[in-house]
Amino acid sequence: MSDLENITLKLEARGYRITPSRRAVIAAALARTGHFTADDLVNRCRGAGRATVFRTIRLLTELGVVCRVLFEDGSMRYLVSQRGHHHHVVCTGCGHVEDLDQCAIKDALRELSDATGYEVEGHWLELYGRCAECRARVPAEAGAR
Amino acid sequence: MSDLENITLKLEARGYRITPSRRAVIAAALARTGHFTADDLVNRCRGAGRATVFRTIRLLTELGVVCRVLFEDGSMRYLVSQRGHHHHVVCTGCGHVEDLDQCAIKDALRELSDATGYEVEGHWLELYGRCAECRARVPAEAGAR
DNA sequence: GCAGCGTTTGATATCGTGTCTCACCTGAGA
DNA sequence: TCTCAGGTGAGACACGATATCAAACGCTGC
Repeated sequence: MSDLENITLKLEARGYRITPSRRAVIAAALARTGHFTADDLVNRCRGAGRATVFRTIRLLTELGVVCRVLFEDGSMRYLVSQRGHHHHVVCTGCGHVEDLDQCAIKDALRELSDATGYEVEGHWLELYGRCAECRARVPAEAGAR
Repeated sequence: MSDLENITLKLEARGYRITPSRRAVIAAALARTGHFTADDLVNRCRGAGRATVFRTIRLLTELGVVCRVLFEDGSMRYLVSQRGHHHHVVCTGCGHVEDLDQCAIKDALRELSDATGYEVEGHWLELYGRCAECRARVPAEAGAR
């Protein structure tokens, strides 16, 4: 089953209609191999309006099909990633975004809960670094930063 | 030495001039006990212009006097906090922001570096939960969320 | 005191991202 | 068919932030 069908089924299961506009937005999102901005999709879905693209993105975010990635410069982008709670490593060299298999900081969070008296219910974690390829290309300025 | 003097000295040390506008913005930021938006400061510094407030905030961010806090709804706010790298717990009840004493996920990051092949250079972590006070007030809806 | 010159300022325009509004359209079920 | 809730597109609006630019400021050397 293709990703597109997979996602439309999810939408239908929640009682949303599968319209041509929505299909177009989903297809455009799936066609992006990496991250994208909402405006990227607006430009690629000439048929669908701005509002529809934003609505569909929000829908997909709720569905867990698309997740938001915060970049180091503060900009927000999207990424197709059909998995539950997870985090990303963003390569500061090439901009590539890698999913992390699992939430690696569960233990740390438990400790923090105990230490602060807060009941930690959620968190946001983004990692920034350089992927193996970028490091090979520009062999790390000794101790820079 | 007051915080204001402390900060102006830091600015001077970097070669920035201490102007009345900058003093006003810094004073307004220090007067906020919790987090604030740039617009808060614009309203409180009637003398200083919008652009100047934004410029000064960015300056203070570079100086490590002010840090940015990402809220769960995606909005960005600022917080006076004269410490190095650290993180925050944001109370989803009252909005209070607590600094965490140290970066609690150093070990986890090292593991992630090894696992992904990325050289992790930076990260962004925000925690969301409910502070002891809020939990006392509204005694946790059993297993909600 | 004053000219020269780089820095800083404030007003305003512009941008980027996202939401809201509203008249119109669509398609699933009766 | 018909009905009508849900969906759509165009465009206005909101909001946070940056860019531009002429004018003012304030060091510095004379």
